[in-house]
Amino acid sequence: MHLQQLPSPSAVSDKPASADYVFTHIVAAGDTLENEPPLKRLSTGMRNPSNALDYVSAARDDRESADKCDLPESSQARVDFAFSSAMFAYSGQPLPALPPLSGPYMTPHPVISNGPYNGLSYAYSQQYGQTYPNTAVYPGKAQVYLCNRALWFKFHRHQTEMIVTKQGRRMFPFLSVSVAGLDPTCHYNIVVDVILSDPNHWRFQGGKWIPCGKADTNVTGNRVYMHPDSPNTGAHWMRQEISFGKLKLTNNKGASSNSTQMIVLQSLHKYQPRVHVIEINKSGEEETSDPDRVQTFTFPETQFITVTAYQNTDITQLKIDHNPFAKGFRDNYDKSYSGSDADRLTPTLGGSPQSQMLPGSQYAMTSTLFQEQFVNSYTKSCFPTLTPDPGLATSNQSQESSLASGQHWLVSSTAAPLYETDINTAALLSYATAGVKGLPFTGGTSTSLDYYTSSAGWDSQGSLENSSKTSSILPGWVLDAGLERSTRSNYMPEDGDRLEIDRSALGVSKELEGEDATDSTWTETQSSIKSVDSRISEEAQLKNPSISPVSDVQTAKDMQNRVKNGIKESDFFHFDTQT
DNA sequence: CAAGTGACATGTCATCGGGCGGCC
DNA sequence: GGCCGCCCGATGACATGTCACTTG
Repeated sequence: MHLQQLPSPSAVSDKPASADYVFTHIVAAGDTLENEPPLKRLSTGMRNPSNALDYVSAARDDRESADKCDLPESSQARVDFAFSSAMFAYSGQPLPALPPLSGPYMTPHPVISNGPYNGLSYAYSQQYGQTYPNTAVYPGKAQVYLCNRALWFKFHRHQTEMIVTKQGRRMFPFLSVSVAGLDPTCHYNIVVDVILSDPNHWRFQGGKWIPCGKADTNVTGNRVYMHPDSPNTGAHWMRQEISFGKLKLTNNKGASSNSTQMIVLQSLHKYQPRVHVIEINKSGEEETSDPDRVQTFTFPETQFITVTAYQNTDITQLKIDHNPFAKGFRDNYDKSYSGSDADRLTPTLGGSPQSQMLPGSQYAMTSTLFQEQFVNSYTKSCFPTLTPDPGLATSNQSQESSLASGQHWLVSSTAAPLYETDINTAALLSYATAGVKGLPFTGGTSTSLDYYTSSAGWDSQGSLENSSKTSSILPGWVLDAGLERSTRSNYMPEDGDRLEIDRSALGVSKELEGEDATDSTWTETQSSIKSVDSRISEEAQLKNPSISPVSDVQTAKDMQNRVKNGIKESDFFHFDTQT
């Protein structure tokens, strides 16, 4: 498995990847695009100020998560660092060659060669500092958004642990992503693999995870899990969340031969899952030899240590609290959750991966998950300000040394007067989280940003103060369907008054909030859904005759069902149907 | 002694079949 | 009356963390 060469911490330390840094450079990048002619509108969802509120809350929750971190400061730094980069979805890295993705999906454990994921995340953030030429949209460039990122963060700040058993154990949280930027008619495989994220063997001692010896990198076994819907069209993948809830982790090396559902890992090692989007050719085969057809996405917050029994009781409690299958272990379940299901912070009905994938029930999952993720965002009145440390290290050891020398990321709460500014920053960043899919790094230029920034869907007259900068650089993003819907329709605030306060703080009026700017789009599109899907199906069939178009027919049915259920297409990924 | 294994209690979820109502 | 679709409860498979025991 090849990993993209990333700048060393020292090489990039003069441009720390703090939220403010990213903010500044997004604006800078946007400025270069401001006067460019807009491309066709892809989605109108972001024009709705209430959406903006949701995204602000998302960002606030994320920052709060980092603020609440009770890890040692070195760990805190790691979380903050991941946070700052994770504000954006990650863009694919075309890989020159991917041994695990060809053939039998067997490989020795690779290790991220550039130290822990910090280097990765830093590199991602760094890319936002460049100026992007305004070029045409290339729908083949994928962008991936981690849907349940806030949940991952809750675990990540305690150092996520994943149980491995002989028979295989599901991951929790599991990977759930949204994809954008695919060619709706092309066929893709969506694949997850897991790689060692550092070269250490880990041990839990004194309430902390400490490196203990070298990792065993010679272990072989199935390292790759292909999504059961694969292969499928870009339209299919972009239409809904892609969940990997059935992915199982095992320490049984013999499991590779009899199960493609399981990934073989070693206990007490630190791993990093990755998502691969692989375009397949007309004969239905992956073209892993063509780097442009394989894109890899890494989410640092999904890193975990494998265990055979939980070590950190905080993790155990988080699992019990959030995994619906573990409800039986909630001692004070009746007391804690005596309210309605909607008041709960934990996923319930939608806990199964199926519920994420089935059109009818997918929102049960996204709603509960995103309730869970956003519910706390209204309970905090100020944000931490991320202060980057130029000397941030990328290994745990160096993090510790930097901590010892007083060099670490600082997290401080801002005073009330900064609130307004922070909201705008948070809003900007959260928009990026929700809509601006990451930028490809290869070649030093990007078309993805152009794709999103030039499509002019965001109403620059939006009610967010000081949003002119935002609107100039963040127009017409493809909205994450699950995010929007779950936050807008299913969010159940713990405290309605608090919500009101936050609305006013944002300058979002109730009238505007109730206004659904997507309706008009829906009206235009609604009647043509079937024909559009048919066209996609036909075109996909033409492009790839070896693959049955059944899924697309089913997709059309799904869409019709959604119409029946009153779900607007604009709640989903909206690709251009005018061409 | 730390790590791994398997049984266990509890809860979730998918599936199946019966009951019911609408339609031809 | 037959067919079909929908709803609902029963059931078994499966997922969960815990705990006692085994292993190295």
